[in-house]
Amino acid sequence: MAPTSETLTAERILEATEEVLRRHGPAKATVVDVARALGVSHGSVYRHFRTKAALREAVTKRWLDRTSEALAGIAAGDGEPEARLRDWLSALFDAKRRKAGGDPELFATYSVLTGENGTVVAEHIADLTAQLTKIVRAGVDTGAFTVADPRTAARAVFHATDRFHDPCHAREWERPGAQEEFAALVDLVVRGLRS
Amino acid sequence: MAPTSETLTAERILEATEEVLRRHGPAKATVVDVARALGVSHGSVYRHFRTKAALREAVTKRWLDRTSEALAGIAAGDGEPEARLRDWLSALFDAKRRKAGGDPELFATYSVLTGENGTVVAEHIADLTAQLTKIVRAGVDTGAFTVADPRTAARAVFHATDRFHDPCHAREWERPGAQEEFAALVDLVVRGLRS
DNA sequence: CAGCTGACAGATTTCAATATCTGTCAGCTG
DNA sequence: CAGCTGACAGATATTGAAATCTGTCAGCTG
Repeated sequence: MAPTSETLTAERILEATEEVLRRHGPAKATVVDVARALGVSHGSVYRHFRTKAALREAVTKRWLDRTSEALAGIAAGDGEPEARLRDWLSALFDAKRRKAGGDPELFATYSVLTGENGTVVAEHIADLTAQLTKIVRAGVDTGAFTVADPRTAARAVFHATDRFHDPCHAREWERPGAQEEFAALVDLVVRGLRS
Repeated sequence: MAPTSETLTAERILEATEEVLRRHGPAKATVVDVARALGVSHGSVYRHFRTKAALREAVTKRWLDRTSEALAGIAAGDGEPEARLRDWLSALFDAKRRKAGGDPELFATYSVLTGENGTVVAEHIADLTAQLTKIVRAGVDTGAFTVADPRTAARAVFHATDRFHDPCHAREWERPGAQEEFAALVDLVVRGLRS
């Protein structure tokens, strides 16, 4: 029954929870299931996470943080700001589309989780727009971009591309022409930032 | 029982259906309810609409057409294209926000209906982007805008502003700062179109 | 005889009884 | 004694039987 008899740690519980969510979906994944997967009683899980909601929130955060980290590398790069911006937006869209298309059920599961955890999502979005702000500011510094306020402009760029990263539009990402529509949108946005 | 004893017409059925949807919501509105509201048997309703889905679709179309018509006036105007574009986008956002904020339940009802009727919604969107294309083309003609292809650019503008007209973002329209975020986005988009 | 009715079959929804889950905690165990 | 267990109360979800709804159509009605 005990898959591994190592110490019960928050990390192991999170891994087990992801697995249970993957198998059962967001509606049927229970704390009892997670405990069973770990070969412990559900009381033990509550020692590490006060509530089921807190556990789900932690899983959501982990998942979002993985995306943030992948993109942070691009934002921190040292190429031309305009190219960096295009790369960053493409990477975000590609990552989302790959997740949504590759395992639709898992993506739906995480869409439910993000819907439940507005605070964590807000932090994630704040993180992403901070990355964008860094790129926009770099563009202003090199003279490639001209904007009144980099922070505001970065948020506008993020909002302009909502359709290509917000889960509520996932259905449209696989449609023929989506890539072209994305390219046209990025062109429009980049032109809007240029000096 | 009979509210009016005029002939039973598709139009009267649609009005009654809107009323039933307003009262009962999308989940509980039945064809029997609509018939009862009209003082006829539900068989009579099926004489005018083949299925419940067709009835709901017709209601959805009516609702969307009202928005289209209001905007068509702006798109067909004769002011500066840039100002017309700003007016049009503001009118769309204002209309949506007013509907969502003014009667959230009714808006939720129509969100369900639009979710059910992808084809009608696609036509509505095609209509709106055609209006936008007209404005963009006018801008190209006056030399205010420079774009490779007005149709593509118009779609990009529509997609860029998705966050401020797509029902799945309705929750965010009433948040403080939404108006400023909208203004920043429109500025970005307009700059992207300019010559 | 055009248009409406109401009974009907099959599909869907409701509702209440039953089962399961969440979160707590006193006590066990190593 | 730190960490885990398992029984428990209240909350939530499942289930299946009963009620309602959808869509059809033979026949009524004006």
